[in-house]
Formats: sequence, C-alpha cells, structure tokens
Amino acid sequence: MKKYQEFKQVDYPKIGVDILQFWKENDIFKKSVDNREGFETFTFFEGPPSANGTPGIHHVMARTLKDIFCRYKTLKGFQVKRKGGWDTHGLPVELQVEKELGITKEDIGKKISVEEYNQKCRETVMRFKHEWDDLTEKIGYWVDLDDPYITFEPKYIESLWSLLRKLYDKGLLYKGYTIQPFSPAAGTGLSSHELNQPGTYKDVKDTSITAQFKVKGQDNTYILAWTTTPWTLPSNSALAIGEKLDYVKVRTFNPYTFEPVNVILAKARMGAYLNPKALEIAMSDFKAGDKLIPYEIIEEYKGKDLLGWEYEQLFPIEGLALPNPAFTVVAGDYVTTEDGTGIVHLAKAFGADDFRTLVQQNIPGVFVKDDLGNEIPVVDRQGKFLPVVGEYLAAKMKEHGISAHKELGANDFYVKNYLEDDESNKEYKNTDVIISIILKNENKAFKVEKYEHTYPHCWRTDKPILYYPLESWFIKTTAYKDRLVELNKTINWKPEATGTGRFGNWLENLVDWNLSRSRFWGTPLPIWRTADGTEEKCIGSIAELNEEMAKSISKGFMTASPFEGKEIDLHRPYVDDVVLVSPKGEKMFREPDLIDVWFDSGAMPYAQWHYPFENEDIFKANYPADYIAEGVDQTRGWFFTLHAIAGMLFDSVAFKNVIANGLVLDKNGNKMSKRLGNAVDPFKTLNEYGPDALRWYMLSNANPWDNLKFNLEGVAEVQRRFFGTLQNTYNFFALYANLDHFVYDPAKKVPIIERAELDQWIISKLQSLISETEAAMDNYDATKATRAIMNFTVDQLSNWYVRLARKRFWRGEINKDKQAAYETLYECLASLAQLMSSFAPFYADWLYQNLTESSREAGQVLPESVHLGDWNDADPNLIKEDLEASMQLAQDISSLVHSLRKKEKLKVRQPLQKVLIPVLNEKTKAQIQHVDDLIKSEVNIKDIEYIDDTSGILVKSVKPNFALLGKRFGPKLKQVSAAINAWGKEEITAIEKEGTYYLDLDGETVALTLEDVLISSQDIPGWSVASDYGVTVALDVTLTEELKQEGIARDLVNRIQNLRKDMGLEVQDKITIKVAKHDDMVNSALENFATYIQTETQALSLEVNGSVSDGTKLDMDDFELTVKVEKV
RNA sequence: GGGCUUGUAGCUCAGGUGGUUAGAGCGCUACACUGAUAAUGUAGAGGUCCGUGGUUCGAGUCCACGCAAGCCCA
Repeated sequence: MKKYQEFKQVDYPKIGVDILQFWKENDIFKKSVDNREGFETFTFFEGPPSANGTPGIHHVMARTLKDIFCRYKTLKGFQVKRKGGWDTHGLPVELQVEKELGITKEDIGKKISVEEYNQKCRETVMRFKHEWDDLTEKIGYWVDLDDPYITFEPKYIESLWSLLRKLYDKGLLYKGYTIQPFSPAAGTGLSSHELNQPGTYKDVKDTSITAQFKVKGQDNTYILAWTTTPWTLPSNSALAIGEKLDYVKVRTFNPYTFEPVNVILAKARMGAYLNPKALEIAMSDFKAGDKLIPYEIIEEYKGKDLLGWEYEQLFPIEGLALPNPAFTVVAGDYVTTEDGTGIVHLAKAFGADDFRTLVQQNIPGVFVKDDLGNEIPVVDRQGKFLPVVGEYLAAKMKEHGISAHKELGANDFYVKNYLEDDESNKEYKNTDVIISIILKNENKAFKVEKYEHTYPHCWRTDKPILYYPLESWFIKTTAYKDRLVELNKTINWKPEATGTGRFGNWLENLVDWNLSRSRFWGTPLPIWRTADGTEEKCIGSIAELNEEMAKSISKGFMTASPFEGKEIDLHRPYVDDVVLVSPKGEKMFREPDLIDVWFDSGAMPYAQWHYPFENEDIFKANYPADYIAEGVDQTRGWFFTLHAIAGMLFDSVAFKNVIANGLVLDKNGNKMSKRLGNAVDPFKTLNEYGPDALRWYMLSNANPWDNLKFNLEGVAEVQRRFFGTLQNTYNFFALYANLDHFVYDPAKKVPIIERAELDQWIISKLQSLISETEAAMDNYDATKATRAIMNFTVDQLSNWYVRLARKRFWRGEINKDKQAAYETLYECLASLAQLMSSFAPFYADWLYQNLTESSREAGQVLPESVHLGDWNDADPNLIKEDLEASMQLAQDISSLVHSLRKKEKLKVRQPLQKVLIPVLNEKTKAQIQHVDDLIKSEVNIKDIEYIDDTSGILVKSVKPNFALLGKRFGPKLKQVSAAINAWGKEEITAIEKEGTYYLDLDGETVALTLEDVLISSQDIPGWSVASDYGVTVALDVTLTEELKQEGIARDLVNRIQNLRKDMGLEVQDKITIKVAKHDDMVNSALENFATYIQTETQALSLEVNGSVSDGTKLDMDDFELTVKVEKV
C-alpha cells in the first residue's frame, strides 16, 4: 500500500517546478475553468503589461494579487475566465526604438520610413514576452497566455475605432485645443518628455511688469498683477486671487506718473512694493519725483471679498473687446504670496492654469477669427503678434515717441527674440520692453524690473518656448462628470480612500480627455477631414473603411486600397495613404493624430473580445468585471479610462471591486531601480525560495495597498516559520500514520462528537478559521486571510494541538482514540491545503497530493488537484465556544505555571503537588475543570485546587468600568472612580451580594451595579503567585520525598531516551536497562517507578545492581548514574 | 504648488465606533525541553505611539497646524 510520503528535507523551489509540470501535463488550469461551465461567472480583467522590458519583483506582487481571488472564486463555484493581454503602443516603445537606432523623432520619415520605424516598434514591444510568460507560469499566475489580446492587432484596433465612432456619434469627440509647450523656432509642440531633457531649463533675465488694472466703479483704484511675460498682457481676460489670502487697498502714488492711486495687492506682498520708511511721510507732503513714496492702508479684504470685481481691459484694442464675464476677479488655488502681488493675470491662450481656470469660470479669452472663421490667439505660430496688436503697438510707439533698434511695423513684433536681433545694440528693445514703456507712460504700470528666473527652452533650437494653444481631439468627459461620480460610488475600492480621495477628487475636477498624440506607433484616430475642416467622417469599422475607400477609388482620389493583396494593418503609414470622399465630393485626409494609449487599455473589456464585431455572448456574460487589480499609480490611467469609457458608452461601471496596490520598495524603503542596483531579480528569488513563500510573504507582510519594503529575510522567515512548521506537522502525521498503516477514509471516520475534547477543540478552531478566511477573501482582504491561516497553523495546530496530542500518536496499537487523533490531524491538514491554495498554490497542491495519494490508492475518488475541488464551508455546529474558552484558559494557566516554575527554578520534569486557582464564579470553575487534566499533564502538576469565597483566603480587588461609567458620569467620573478605588473587602462583598451599591456624590445618591465595576482576584498570601489574562495561579512548591523520586525517574527516562537516540534505535525497538546502585533516594525512585520507566523507554527489564560493567555515566544534574542500555 | 497615502519596540506589522498596564512575530538576552529535533517552549530587556496645539472626565485613536517619506498631478 502507498504510504504518506515522508520528507527529511523540503526543496521548496523544486515543489514549484514539479507542481507546475503536473499542472501542465494534466491541464489543471484549463480544467479549473472548464469544470465550471454553466456556473455563475466571476469576471476578472487583466490590465495589460508592456513586454518591452523585463518583469520585476513588483510584477510578482501585482500578478499574485490578481491570481488569488480568481482561484478563490473558482473554489467557491464560479467560472473565472482570465484572458491575458499585452499593451503594445505608446511612447516608451518609441523611445526605446529611437535609442537603439540612434535616431530622433526628426529622423522619422527622413532617415527611416514610418513603415520601417513602426515595424521596429512592433518587434521591440514583444521582445521580452518570453520572460513575462516564464515569470507568470513560475509564480503560478493562472491566466490564458495562449490567446491573449494584443493592442496592435487589427481586430483590437477595429474595436477601438467602433468605440470612438460611438463617442463621435454621441457628439462626445471634438477638436479643440490645449495649452502645450511649443517651439516657434522649430514650429512644433514639445512633449513633457522633451521638456525634461537636461539643459532645457535655463536661467534668463526677463522684463517683468506689475500692471495696474483699473477697477470699475471705484475712483482711481487699481488691482496690481505681476507677470514675467508682459507680451501676454494684451490677452488678459481675468485676474486670479487666493480665496483665503489677505489683501489690502493702499493709498499711494504711481512711481512713474506720480499720480495718486489706490492699489490692491496681497497684504503679505506689501514689502516688495512699498518702503516702510515712507510711512513717516504725510501724503500731502509728496511731490512728483520724490524717491520715497508715502502710502497708507485704507481697507483690508479676504480674497473671497474681491471675487467678481470688474475691471477695465488693460489694452483696449479695437477688435479684442470681450463680453461679460471677462475682466473680472476669480479664484485660483495656485495663487501664492511667494512672489508678485498675490494676484495673477490670466491669459487663456498662453497658460495651462489660465486656460483651465477660465474654462471652468466660463470666461472667454482674447482671440481673433482667421480666414476660415477659426479662433486663433493674437500671437501666431512664428511667435509674432498678429497685425491687430502690432498696429496698436506701433501706433503707441509713435504716440509716446518710443524708438527702437529698428523701425517696427505691424508685422514686426515678435514676443521673444526669434529673429536673432542683435541684443547688444544699445537701442535694442524687445516687445516686453516696449509694452512696459507704453504702460509706464499710461499710468498702467506700478513696477517694471528685470527678473531672473528659469524658463524652458527648445532642446533643438535653444530658443525659449511658448505655452501655446495647439489643436487636439478631446473626449468630452465633462459632459458625463456627474454620472461618472455617481457610478464610482458603487465601486468597492481597496483601500477605500483611493476611491473617494484620489479617484473621487479626480472625477470631481474632471477636464475633457485629451486624446491626441503626435506620434507614429499607436492607434490612429479614425477621422478624415476636408482641407477646410468643414466636412469630416469618423470611421467605425474595417468594413466601413473598405466601403469608403471603394468610393474614393471610383472617384479617382485613390488608385487602390493600401491593403490590396496583403494583410490589413490599421497603423500608419497605411491609413495616412487613405484619402476619402466627402459628401460634397471633396478630398478628405486623415487627422494625423494617434490616440492616447490609455484608450487602448481602457477599452480592453470590449476590444479583447473584438466586440461588437464578435463574441457578443461572451462579452455580455463577462461585463462588467467583478474584480481588477493594478498599481495605485494607475488611478488616473487604467482605472480612469476603464471607468470613463464604461460610463459614457455603456452607462455602467467597468469593475465592481478593485485593489489599488502600492509600490514594492527595497528593504530600506527606497525605490528599486536598476541604476541603483537595489532591484530584486524575481527569477533569482524564485530559484532560491520557490514561489509559495514569495507570494505568501508579499501578501501577509503588509496590506497590498501599502508600500511593501521588500526584504528577502522576510521571505526566509515566512518559509521557516509558516511553511516549515506546517511541513513539520505533516511529517509528524506521516511518520506515525505510516507506522500504523492509517489511511484516511471519510466513510469510516469517528464522529467528531465522539472524539477527544482536544480534537473537538481544534476542529472548532478550524471552523472559525474557515469562516474568517472566507469573510476576509469576500472582502478582498488577503492579508487578513493569510495571517489567520498562519496563526492557526503555528499557534493552535502545531504548538498546542500536536504538542498535547503527541503521546496519543506514539503509544500503543491503533484504537478508536488514536484513529480519531489521526483523522483530526488529517482533516486539519487537508483543510489547510484548501484554505492556503489560493495564496500558495504549488505547496498546497503538493500537500494535497501527499495527503490524498494513499486514499486514492485505496479506491477513494478525489479531485486530482486541490484547485479542482469545491470549497468546504465551515460547519457552525462544530464550533464549540465554551470549549474554546476552556482551552484558552488552559493555555493561559499553563503559561502562568511555566512562568512560576521558572521563577522558582523548578524544571517541568519535576512533578509538583498542586496549584491553586481562585475562581470568581462557577462558570469559570467549570470551564477550567473541563480541561484540568490537560493542564496537569502540560505543566506536570498532580492536582488543581479551586478556591472561592468560602475558602477565606481569596483577596479580591475592584476597578471602575470606565467605558460604562464614563458615559454616565462624564466630568464626575474622577470622583466616582476615586470612591470605587477606595473600596475594601466589605464594599466588594456588599455589591456582589446586593447587586447594587449606593454612592454619595455631592449629596446625590447614585446606584452602581455589578456591571459598573470589574472585580478580579488579586493575591493569595504566602503563595508563589502569578496573574495575567484575568487569571491568577498559585503554585505549591513543596517537594515531598515521593515527588523528588518521581522527578528522578523522569530525569532518568529522559536520559535513556537520549541514549536510545544516540544508539540509533528505531521508535519500536525494545531494550534492557541495567543501572548501578546509588543512594537511597535514587534506589527507591528506581524501585517505585520501575514500571513507569520501563513503559516510557520500551524496556523489557530494569535491573539495579551493585555495579554495571562498561556502562555509560549519565549526568543527572545533581549526581551521576551508571547505566547500561542494550538493544534486545 | 495641489490631491492622496504612510509614520506605533532595533526590524516587519496589529491596534471596530475614544476607556486608564499599547500588542504580535523576527532579532537580542537568559533559561527550559529533547521520539516533530537543522524543530520547540518560557521568561526578560526594549516605546516621547513623528511633532505642537486643541476637543474630552479620559486621546495611539477625534480636530487643526506642522515635519518626514512616498505616489499621482501641475
């Protein structure tokens, strides 16, 4: 017959390899899904990783987290399809290709064709797929790797196009503009990545102006706003203040015109504009030209008091006038008092903050219409003012007699020096300076000075960049803001704060989704437009594209489809070659943009199934997701795009439960990076520790949503403490089960109710563990579950149950009690295999195989893997609360006795007569009595004596029950508790007898009940006492002759057992013992406890002789004994 | 600059709705156990609960303001 396999040493990595092999050979993953055909679905969405880099240890975290709930739900009877996926587009791939080819974006289309470039991207992006698949398998992440979705495939892109078309049809896709870094010298926008190139930010000295904006309806009153880009002032359309900041109105004189003015600025900024020395000067003493300008505060405001104030346009240029609510004061959360005036000038076209604020406030910006009727800013793409401003400035120069290094006409006002004019020319004046002089002359400038700051420059031309509105396609997410917020409230976020905080706030401040990317490798925007932009078409499928191309071919705009005779590929450059026909018969060209890659991944619920073109049934059964998990850094990435698309197009959430996990840092809490060399190689770690300890460590050490300080020592600890203990427990079981030829058979098992108390107790504990694990997992809390399993295994099962039940396993022939012990331990181990299978899938299956092999051999029908079984629910009938309480007392009391023995230096092998335990009530007494045999044998004590009130030696103490009394008495609690603390025996007896005690409180009588106080036993005079956990124990330390003898006998047994072991005897071998005579005490001990010694050591005889030849001298601590042990 | 998270023993972490002696594991020290044995048990030392104010009879817990670290965004 098969035996339970025993293992001297466990090779955890090998278990990983072997079980993986077993799964592969027997298709276990596939079976775990197929088995549940027709069952309720549990849907999981895989957030696609990009395979253009090697996976790191943090991917083990993310993928484990994804895996465990899918496995758990499978056991619970759901069908869990898990389609893998790959994210293939986007900037990182492009950058990697450019680096490898040694080219820049400029070279695309010149040194390398778009076709070749994209081909290179396609090859690069899957370069490390093999490593990823390898890791995925090795860590036991069950996901379908054979049929993953890949975002660059035509079918996937077609689904994206159909979604975009739906948005387009709903009017949610529009062309607008956004403020982006722009290089007029190069004529191109710059990505944030390009802006982050070293050397782009330079220290420059610019002319800064504090301008005076005249307040309407108040005489001579001006709001001061500071800017380092005076050229944006003609485009001003609002001023921003900080609502919580303090502002003042100051009466003073303009330092250039010397006219009396009232100016408004932040109180904290007065020092930068006004000299306190001038406070001594009377306003009336001021004469034009004086250096010191007197001033006085005439009014103070909070920022919010200024909201809505109207002012006159600074540059009243014909054609640039604006209707209300332009030229008003608004709030901006970015306004500070660190520089400037605490009031910020806003120009919609030239600042991202400005743009956002003004859009939110519904305030128009300064724009003019071009020939096609489009709104354009007053600065063109060369960085030059349009004539409408140029003429005004030229006229003002003439009016104020301003001369410059050259004659400046309407078309000569560049906002920065983009013409390489000679700045060393003494007469050189840039546009900012000219504007400053005009404003000074017109009593509109309060201060003009050079200001040194850092400003970004184009990495290619070295010229300063402008923030400039560039055309972009947007999804009008703001139109659905309220619905998206509402839907979010139905999502179960782990942790909750990410949902309400980070994600919730993001939704509350939603702006339209900028979809455009000026790149080459990505999903093309399927919109074709006529050159004048009056006609456009959004293509929603390949079929539609073919249809439209056919029209175009027949019209002669195209000669043939670019896909003629080859596989369809919806990437650039092919789609760019497609020219379509407009309804009016005009040529339409594709908008050159690609779309944000986040749209790719956010659309995966649909595109992974090529919905709506195929698989409608699968899609419907698997939407929305029950569960997703990804890093918290994805909050505004994948989590948002999933949510936005689902909310806007399907009026649904995309996922019901989500875990946003934290980062994996190194053990010192630093970010891991290859550069710093502190990155942990997942493959190396797997080779060393195997997958299970790694997974278990990551889940149990900290909540997944907290950052994990990854420490290999932690993995080793989990392996030793948890897996090691479990393995020891299994080995213990296997060792004896095999000796007794025990095979677990549920049909023949001893009913739980007939088993020993200890058995019933651990079974009861096991039911609690099952419920606890279930509750934690249903709440997506894996850390709680793993910790509960670990505590049960180590503290309850191994360190208590096995320790106390040990003797039942090794003594005598198999009988009902022994069988019950085997069955109990087996059931615990088998349950643990299932409970831990989601977290440690390899080890759990291995344990399961070891446990079930002999049963299967005996003809029992069992699932071939722990992952193919059904969840075993907890049986509430098996939970014995009283028994658990009793056992808890046994554990606590044992612990106290141990500590007393230690204090009295009495080793456990020395039997003692008795302990005294004060009991305050019958219930506690009964609970202890229930387990007193256990306690006695555990701590080697003959007797337990209970003492209660009748004994006369019990001393009780009393404490107030603060929780209860606090609510009742509040501030008077101190008096009440002082009174209770002063109680003696009399008062305690009184309240115990009567149930009530009347207390005088400031002349008022209040009644205290037994509930209001906590009574505990305190001390037993004259005894060695220990007290904790609400229990007190006193130990009788007197050693009688008999106890001493028994101690000697036990010591001898111990020494002989050691000898047996040294001799290499098997457990069942018999021996004979010869002992040399010693003193009377020892001789009597040998005589009186002969039977005991023989039974314990399996000795057939015990002879005590005058001397023993070639015996072993045993060290018995206080004396030596010569003994000879021989095998029979 | 804004939003969010975290801060408890040397290390990793627990500490529903506030309740008086703040816990666990590891590590350290000492002792014990020895047929689970490259295992195990018991005890001990170790704390400014990040800081400062506040609310309260009472704050690790609630509030405000800071500090430090991290993520995302600008």
